[in-house]
Amino acid sequence: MVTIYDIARECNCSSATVSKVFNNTGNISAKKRQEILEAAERMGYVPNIAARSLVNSKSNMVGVLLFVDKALGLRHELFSEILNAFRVQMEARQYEILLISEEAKLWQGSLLRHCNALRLDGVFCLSCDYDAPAVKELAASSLPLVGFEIPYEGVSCVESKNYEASKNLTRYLLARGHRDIAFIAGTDTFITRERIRGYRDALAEQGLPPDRYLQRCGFFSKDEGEIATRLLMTYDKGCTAAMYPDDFTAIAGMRELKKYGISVPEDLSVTGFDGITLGRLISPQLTTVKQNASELGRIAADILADRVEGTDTSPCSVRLETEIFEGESVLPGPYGKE
Amino acid sequence: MVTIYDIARECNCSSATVSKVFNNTGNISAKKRQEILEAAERMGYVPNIAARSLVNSKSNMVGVLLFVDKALGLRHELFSEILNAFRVQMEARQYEILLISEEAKLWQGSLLRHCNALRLDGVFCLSCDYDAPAVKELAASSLPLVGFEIPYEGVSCVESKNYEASKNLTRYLLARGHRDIAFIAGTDTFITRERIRGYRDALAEQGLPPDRYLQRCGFFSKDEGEIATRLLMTYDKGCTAAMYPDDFTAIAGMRELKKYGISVPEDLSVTGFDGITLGRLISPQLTTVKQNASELGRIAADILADRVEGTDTSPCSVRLETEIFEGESVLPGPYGKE
DNA sequence: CTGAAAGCGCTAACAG
DNA sequence: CTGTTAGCGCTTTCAG
Repeated sequence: MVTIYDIARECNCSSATVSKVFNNTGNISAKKRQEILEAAERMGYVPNIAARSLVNSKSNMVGVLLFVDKALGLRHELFSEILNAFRVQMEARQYEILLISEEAKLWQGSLLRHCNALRLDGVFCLSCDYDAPAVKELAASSLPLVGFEIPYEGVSCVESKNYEASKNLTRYLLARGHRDIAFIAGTDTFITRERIRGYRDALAEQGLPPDRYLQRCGFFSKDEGEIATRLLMTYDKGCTAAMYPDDFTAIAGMRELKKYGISVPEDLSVTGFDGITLGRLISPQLTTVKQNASELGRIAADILADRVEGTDTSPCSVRLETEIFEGESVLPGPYGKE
Repeated sequence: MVTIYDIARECNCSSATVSKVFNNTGNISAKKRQEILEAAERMGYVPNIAARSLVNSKSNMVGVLLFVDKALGLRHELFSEILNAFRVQMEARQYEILLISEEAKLWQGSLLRHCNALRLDGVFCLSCDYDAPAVKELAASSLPLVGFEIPYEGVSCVESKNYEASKNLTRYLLARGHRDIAFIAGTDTFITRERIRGYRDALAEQGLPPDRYLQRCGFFSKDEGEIATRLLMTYDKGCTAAMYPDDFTAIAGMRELKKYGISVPEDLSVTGFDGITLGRLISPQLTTVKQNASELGRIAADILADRVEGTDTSPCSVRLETEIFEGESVLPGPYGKE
């Protein structure tokens, strides 16, 4: 591998001069500059990033935390889209992206130490268990960090307006003549609680009792979607609409409903959450709340980069608007338009 | 950040001794060793990976190449599963994973230079355009490399047995009484050609003419799946089964078919390829070829790590068995069982 | 068993 | 405008 010393020798100058050329720092005569650039090109010079980060104590790398055992990981399109947008923006900002996970115990099993050993400039917590001590330790450190739906105080966060989204979706169903709306909530997290609040508030607006049918269901799981559906079929016969916690469980739910002879949307209206491509491929198309995944990723990148570069240092929380994607899985309910 | 010098001072020894302890190299007395370890823990020492890779000229990082503009990227579950398995195994082998893409032009716009600047130990080409000069350059270099479905001579490759898979799937349909089988092929790549070959050979086995209905269709795209379906509806009325190039297009196709009043599988049997979770969530469940994504990823990781470590240096090609997932989208055809 | 010293490739004062 | 020098943190002979 050719180094700046090789180039210096070739150009009869010092390594400092060469370094300055590549860093656009100091004053170098146009001629020398040209000569060095040409020599570098000719000799196939490539800088050694490790050496650079050693002296700068800055790696120009950020980590993306993706826990493996949460079976989803990247499998769910919401996360892969966010990641993609994040990395596009990070690349534009000249950062490399390193995948890190719970398993990444490079040093003494601690995630934070792992990040420190790599001298990561920052971390994006995309999909992880916010109750895990390892993540809490990371967030409590001085490492710049931004999280998707991260519920810690004083930590930068990007997320959708879950309360509003849930409220709007409930209103949407109410406005279409549904009153007996089953709410199948996700696992008990901050955002789930927000969504339940939105659901309740929308019902309250119409003077309806708070929880017509409320039930838990794990996120992103075929099995969970099926079980929740079976419970719904067993314990409640009167609902005309069911809101699922995400598109995955909603789609699985629709299939399960068919087994009970219930057809969607004729016998039961169904809604999802997230707005993955798949919901639009199937028939009936899934009516759902579309999260702005690409903006979530892009903004997370900007927040993180700003923080790393010291441009903006105060923790911020960005909550993005969602929109309802009107598919074909909702039909007017029995109470007509109000 | 505390360094080995800090520890050395604390323990009244030299940095060399400390280094040896952490590298399990040289002979250090158990007592000294213990003392150093304790001091390190107490002082919160973390090694500086950059310094280490500077001296070792080895980064212990591998890149995963994922082109962005191929809209799919990670969106398709096949890729995210492979990536996940790859990274689990790589982590077990003590490598970090860096995401790289076409856009990653850290140095002079060349992917190879980018990798060299980062001193990557190897690269896994997971989803990229094998006709792109940047990728060819990478493969032609001395950088250890393994590719998923990579069609270059002398480059390590992991892939499914596409020829056999396609042949078996065609046989499966033939055995169930179908003869007029439409083959909707993917974009013109090596594996598409393999699959066409498999399709033809299976037909030939039964003395049937080679291409009953053969047509192109882009991979992984809702639009492409719909267009292909419309063409099928327009130009061919006699097929009783249609094989799509992947699950995405197959699912989109089923939806489009419904618009034509064709119901699956009663009026037309449909098959996909890949075996993503979504195919099992919908109704009818998609009959498809399941690729062993997790093995593909794991093996790619082992091949790459072996090559990096010099354990195994000859290029190899691993072709994995697939299996047919029997969903509900295929019904017996008009020619009865043979 | 331990330490001194050189060097990995680069940057950043500071002189000239 | 250019060069000298020191040092980033670590590994690795080679002596002792």
